[in-house]
Amino acid sequence: MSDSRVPSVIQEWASSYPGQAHVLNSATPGQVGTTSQMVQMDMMSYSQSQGMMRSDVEDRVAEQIMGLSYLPYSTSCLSTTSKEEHVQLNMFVCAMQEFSPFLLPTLRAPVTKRSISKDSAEYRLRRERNNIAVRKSRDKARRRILLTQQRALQLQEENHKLQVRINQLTQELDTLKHILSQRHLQGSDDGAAAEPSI
Amino acid sequence: MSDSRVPSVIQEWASSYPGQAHVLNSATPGQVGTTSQMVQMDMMSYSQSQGMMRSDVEDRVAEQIMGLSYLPYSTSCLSTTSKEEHVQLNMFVCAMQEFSPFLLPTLRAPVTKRSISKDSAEYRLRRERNNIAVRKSRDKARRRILLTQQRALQLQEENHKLQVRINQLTQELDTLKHILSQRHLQGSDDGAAAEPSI
DNA sequence: ATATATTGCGCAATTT
DNA sequence: CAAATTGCGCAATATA
Repeated sequence: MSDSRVPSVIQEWASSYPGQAHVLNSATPGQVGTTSQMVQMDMMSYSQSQGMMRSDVEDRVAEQIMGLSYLPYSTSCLSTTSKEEHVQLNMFVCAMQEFSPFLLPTLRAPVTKRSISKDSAEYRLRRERNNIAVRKSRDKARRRILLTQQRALQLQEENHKLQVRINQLTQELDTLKHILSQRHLQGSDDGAAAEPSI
Repeated sequence: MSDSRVPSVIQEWASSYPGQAHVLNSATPGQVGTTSQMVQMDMMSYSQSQGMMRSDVEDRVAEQIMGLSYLPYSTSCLSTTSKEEHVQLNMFVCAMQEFSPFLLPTLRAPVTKRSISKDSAEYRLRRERNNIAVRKSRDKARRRILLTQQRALQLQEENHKLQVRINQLTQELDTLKHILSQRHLQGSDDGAAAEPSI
């Protein structure tokens, strides 16, 4: 249950280690026709073999690339979004981007405009930055939650103390009132109870 | 910031829709030697083309399958785990599992025992169940956090009221004490201040 | 040993 | 445009 990691302040920024080189071969050119075929093959094989379920995210991607939006957000009865399927579609999308000029020249522009190749260094840079931001944000959230819990406990404790104090004061007050009423009735022997010892 | 989804109770269980059939082609038999080659080919092509960075998770998977544990948990200087790489390794692992009897007969048992094919219906079933559990758990956490926040606010409010009450009582007490001291000195005019109107 | 619950993490969409 | 938030799925792990 408890977070057994290093202190958040350290951990939060310790995770800022640079993303590192990568040396991505940016879209090795050469086999165009063959690759586009491979892409289709891959898509079919995977989509068939794994059920081709899609998430809302993938819906939008597919929509962008093919103009298909056959399912509203979170209305799918088959929301079996696995990582594999996700990535498979991603791979397909990337390939489509690269070779869409040959396949769908008229639709290429809007497609290529929006999505960035998963192989690009730019993409990895963005991802790494976001990952860091996410870690940071979640650490912050964790700290916030912890603080709220501690504050609640602290308030509860203080509440109890205040309640005790109220009881003290009330009792003291009752005592004094009683004394006063007694004096009112009798009008004598003051000094004994003038200062309640409670 | 606010969760714009359906109420948690509904959402929590509305997501319990069954994972669905899939109709997986369970390891189409026939091409054994060729496929094992293809597996190796795939591994090399992907690992080479994308930098072959691995995550802690994939480390363990690879460790299981090949007995390699060349990197401690979260000590990698190249923590560029992309989804593609992950899945590619997964695919490789699955293939290895299927064909390891031919490649590594002695190591097969522990390997096949531990890891489950990503293509199996069993795997998808487990995943879907876990996804549901995760959603449920997170809804619960969200509710818990919200409740804690509300409780903190409530306690703070009550604290303030108690503080006010204490001030009232203290003042009242002071008044009574003052009256008593006055009486002690003078011993007259009781009824007027016997019941402070504060 | 199996099922569910919790947790850290990365991805993508969205927000700021 | 960059950073922050958020929902979500995966895998490891904890708990039951």
